[in-house]
Amino acid sequence: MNKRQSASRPKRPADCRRIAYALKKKLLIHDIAKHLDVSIATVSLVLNGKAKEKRISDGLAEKVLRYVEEVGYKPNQLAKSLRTGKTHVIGLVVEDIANPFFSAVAGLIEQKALARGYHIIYCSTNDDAAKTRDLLAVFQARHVDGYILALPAGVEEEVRALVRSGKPLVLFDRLLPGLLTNAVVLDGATGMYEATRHLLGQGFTTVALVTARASQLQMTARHQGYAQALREQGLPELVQEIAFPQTPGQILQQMEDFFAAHPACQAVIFATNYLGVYGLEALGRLGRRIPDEMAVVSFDDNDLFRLYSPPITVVAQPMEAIAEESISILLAALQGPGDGAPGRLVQLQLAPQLLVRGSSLRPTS
Amino acid sequence: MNKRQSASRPKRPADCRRIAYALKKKLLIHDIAKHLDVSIATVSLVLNGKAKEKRISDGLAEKVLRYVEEVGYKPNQLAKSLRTGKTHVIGLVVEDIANPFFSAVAGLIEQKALARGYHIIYCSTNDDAAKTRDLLAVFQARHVDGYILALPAGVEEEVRALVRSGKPLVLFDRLLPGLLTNAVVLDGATGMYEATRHLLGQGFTTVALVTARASQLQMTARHQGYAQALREQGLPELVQEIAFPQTPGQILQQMEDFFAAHPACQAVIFATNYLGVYGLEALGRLGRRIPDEMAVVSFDDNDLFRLYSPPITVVAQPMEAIAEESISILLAALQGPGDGAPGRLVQLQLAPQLLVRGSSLRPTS
DNA sequence: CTGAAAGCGCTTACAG
DNA sequence: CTGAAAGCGCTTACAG
Repeated sequence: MNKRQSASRPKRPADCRRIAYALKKKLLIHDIAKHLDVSIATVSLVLNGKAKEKRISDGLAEKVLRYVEEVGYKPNQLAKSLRTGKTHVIGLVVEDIANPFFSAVAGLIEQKALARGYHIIYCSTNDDAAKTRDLLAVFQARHVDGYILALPAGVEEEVRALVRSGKPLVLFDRLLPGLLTNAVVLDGATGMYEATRHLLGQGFTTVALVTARASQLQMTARHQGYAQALREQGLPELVQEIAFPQTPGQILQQMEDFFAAHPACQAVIFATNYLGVYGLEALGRLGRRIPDEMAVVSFDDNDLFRLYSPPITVVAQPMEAIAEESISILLAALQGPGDGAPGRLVQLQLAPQLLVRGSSLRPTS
Repeated sequence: MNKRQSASRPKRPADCRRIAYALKKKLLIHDIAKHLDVSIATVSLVLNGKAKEKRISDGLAEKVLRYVEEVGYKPNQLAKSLRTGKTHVIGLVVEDIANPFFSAVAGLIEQKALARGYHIIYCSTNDDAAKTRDLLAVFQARHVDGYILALPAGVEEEVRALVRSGKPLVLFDRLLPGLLTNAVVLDGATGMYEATRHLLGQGFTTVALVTARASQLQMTARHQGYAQALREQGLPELVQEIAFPQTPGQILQQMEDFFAAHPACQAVIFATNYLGVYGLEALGRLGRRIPDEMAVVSFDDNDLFRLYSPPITVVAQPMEAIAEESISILLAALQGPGDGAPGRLVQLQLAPQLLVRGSSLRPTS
């Protein structure tokens, strides 16, 4: 409210400043300059590391830095951003921050961004295109410097506009159909191919795939890997797609129905971590023993899969690498050519790792 | 770079604007006003819902809104924030976003904040006071409107300064010693007391507690609940504190050593979710059967505990309520009295829920 | 090195 | 309703 009052009494800026100071309010660059008896420009240039360039003596520069440190002056980032056009904020969009895969990657990205002086604003899309459109607009209005995005299908136009606007962005986890941008994705087809081959190699001949909404490109890649492995052996596919949004109860029911309807099914692959979690719960309810009565593989690793009894075989994603590459590519683009030049396009495909555990091994009976 | 060029050629603002427009750059309020042939003030007032107040005709207001919607004009939030002092951003500080408890609460807070027009900037402290000090300073420099904080010990002074600055804040998960602020915490003492009573009621007489760094206040509350339950029965405590930071391997080793050193121990309570996860892994390595050879209870619920075999008894936190109350209290303070008045202080203590599952039941042998 | 000034894009009294 | 203007707190040529 003080702020508002000072705005309504433009006649007495000096007074206001004195009051603000008395209330231990924010120091301004003006206060620093005044106290050191130097110009505002000098303080600003020193603070922005342009002392050498502007031939400010080392002594003065150091004096400024020391005083700034001493009184804990922090430039107002809003003003700075408004002036420079840079916010040092990165917009991170994930499907769901409560999903262990995304929260792990988000944590790593945050850590790496912070180490390079960038902050993260994040949002979950819940795979909802309309919500995502809003989010992207809000991020734009907040002038984030760049984007790291795992997007639902249906926002291609918005992303195209974003690219045209010149803001760097990196897609991760999934591409968008028909869109050529920086991206860090997993080679999910190969991961799934290997997982399927592994199960076939164990002697399971009826291998089911439980997958998510087909409109996500990373899901179709995983499906392809599965399909190819089966095709090579002349075996038929057995696919259940779980449509969202549904309640946990409905999802479990759908899974139970699926397993009940296919008693001959010997093995199942869950295409993503939460499907795996639901799947284990459904199999538990049905009383199916793993791997004797149903061999199991899931995409994504987590504590549950690692410590489950038996431990669950997984196609693990290199989350550290996903985070590191995403942020590196983005920051390279940010510090890169600039001048509206399109710059270098980087599309990375990382290799998943099949971690074979007890859940997928043929019982030696 | 275009921006920078326009800044260096202040003589030709009109030109720059035309160029910007041609490049499909951001629309400005000036462009809207010009096109509609109304004043900038009119557009601004309509957009800020002050049309009635300023007696702008409904027809004109609607015309403005329609055009703004049509061309997708979004005010520059940086400029708006600089002027109004409000950013509509909330700083969320958690111990570790990759911890399921925090990621779940963060997801809920994000969702609820968004529904009320606020965005979240978040950071993980990793329970590091120095890092946290930096984070708080950065959040201040970014002028967040308010804070939701789960803090490590050792930043009391900074928080006190924050409170004095008049920015609303809500602590959650844990209080800070000697600090009276808005807070949403769990009644961990009662939760732990009930869990311990439950184990004693099952006939286990040697009940151990594995807890985390004692400097966190919520941990001491949990310890107290445990201690009281034992004291009432005249039983001794058996406590292992796991000090951080350590590698997973070291933590597991420490747990294994502890269990090996106390063969008489019949039951164990893990004071927080990640300790529970490590604990299950350690017990698994030692080949201890649950609950026959070791009854287990953990704080916090998650998929692993729910689906483990046997399912793990937990003291579950009401995460939905934690998120809802935290954001509600903060927003109430934000829209509250203002004028630097301290306003109402809210300290909430929520009740945990003991979910009894197989891991803590005396085997009926 | 300094000082004065413009400008980032808004909001908001103020006088009409 | 409008128009002109100040002001939020910075950065950065520019002329000295």
